[in-house]
Amino acid sequence: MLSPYGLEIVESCLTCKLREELIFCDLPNSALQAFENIKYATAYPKGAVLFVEGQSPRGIFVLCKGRVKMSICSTDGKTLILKIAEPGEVLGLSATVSGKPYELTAETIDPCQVNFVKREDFLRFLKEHGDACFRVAEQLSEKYNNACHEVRSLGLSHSAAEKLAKLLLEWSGRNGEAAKLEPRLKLALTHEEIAQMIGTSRETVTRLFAELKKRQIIQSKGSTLLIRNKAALKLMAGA
Amino acid sequence: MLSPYGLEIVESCLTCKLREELIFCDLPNSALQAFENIKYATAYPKGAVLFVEGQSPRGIFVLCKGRVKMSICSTDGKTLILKIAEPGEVLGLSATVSGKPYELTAETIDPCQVNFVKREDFLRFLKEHGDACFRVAEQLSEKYNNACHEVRSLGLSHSAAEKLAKLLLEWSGRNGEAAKLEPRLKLALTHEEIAQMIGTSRETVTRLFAELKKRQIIQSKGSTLLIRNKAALKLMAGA
DNA sequence: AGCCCGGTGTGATGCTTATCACACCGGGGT
DNA sequence: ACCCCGGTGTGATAAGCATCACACCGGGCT
Repeated sequence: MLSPYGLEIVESCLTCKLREELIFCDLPNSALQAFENIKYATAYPKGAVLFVEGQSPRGIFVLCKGRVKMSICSTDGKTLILKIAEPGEVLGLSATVSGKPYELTAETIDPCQVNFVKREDFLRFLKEHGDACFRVAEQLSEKYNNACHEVRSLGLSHSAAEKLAKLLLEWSGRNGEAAKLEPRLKLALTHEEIAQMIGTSRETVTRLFAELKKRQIIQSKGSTLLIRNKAALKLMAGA
Repeated sequence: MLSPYGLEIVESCLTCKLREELIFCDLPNSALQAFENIKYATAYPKGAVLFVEGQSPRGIFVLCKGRVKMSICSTDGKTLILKIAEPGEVLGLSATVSGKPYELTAETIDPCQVNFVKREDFLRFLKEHGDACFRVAEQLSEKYNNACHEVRSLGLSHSAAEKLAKLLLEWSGRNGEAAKLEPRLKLALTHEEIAQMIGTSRETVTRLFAELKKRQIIQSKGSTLLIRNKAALKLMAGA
């Protein structure tokens, strides 16, 4: 079956191949079946907005496929990207639990498959399934942990260079590239978006990349980036 | 009964006068009794460290009396205060749930009364009491929300003045001073600590206060601060 | 082919703020 | 009464970065 946006829809969480890793997926079958009954399988094109910061919470969005940009935005239009959500994450969870407005804006950057659950349904589900509730607490802890890292990065860094180095190192720690001496990574974001991730300006990011290349610390062909001197990067990151 | 630090200990959560407002306090009596059985009532002097960022989680600390400074710290000694915890808050919750290291350092700034619960005991308690588990999820959402505000303040502000104005307005919104035209508040922190709350230097805070006084926006006698021009402050805060 | 447009490279300029350096002040302790 | 010391005021200096302003480049469209 093909969705409108060329995605192959995973019809049921019971047969989902990602079950092992994902958050709600390794619950007892009874709970999973209950979840199955209240979720709506949906799909979104690239650039779709799942929810906007400040809206009162409609429910949760379980990301099954694709990536979603999670950001906050100031009154004067400046944007800060907190993270790029990957499959398995539950978006809008904290707002849905607490009833307060969504604290972030969620916008797809790929075609995405998403399971949506209405707030009332979800809260009832939690009351009835204690183990799911614990899973939610774990997931919230994860998010909190993440936010703390962001705070650390924004609040305790001395320079934009330091923050960029941290970001590159974090990215290089994905997909088993972590161990490699010269890890390779895909640059899936524009300079503008990277700037929004580290709270600086687009020009600064461009200049920093230029300097890193000049100093032979990184090297790029197309959208692939090769880290040639991990030690130097770590030094810049202040650790 | 008097504790070593001159605090009157609330012996049982069952008879705690703060029951209504506080997090674990309005649970069904059965759950409360179970909590009663696993908690250790403790007291700390001013300046005590409950836990340090990076330690693996021993358990949760329910703050009953006094205030606790929650902070992160960089390798080079720079400190950022995320919040001053008030009675009713559960400290170390996210780390205890997830099993990851404490992400913050908790240090008392008053003599404090604290209920400590060991991690294993607490996790078992959560499994057995679904309603408590939901309460934990709510509390974690609260913390996440808080962290998001911190991120917004640090990441989207243009100047230290903006952040200080935001902080003063937030403080002025406590104890029913919110509605007043010229709210009054107690300055319980040093310039150094305020600087650490908004991620700037001590000197900058001193200078900003001097400027606010010169511009007749605030006025201070002793440790009391009077906001004389709330509108101007709001303007500075960028809203 | 030519155009358009989002993304990128780069200089000049000025503001904000960190940092160092030092004076001052007031309260507690000896 | 003295000293000590944490907290506060204030100047000078320089670094870091935002901002504005443009040039350039490459891919998709017509």
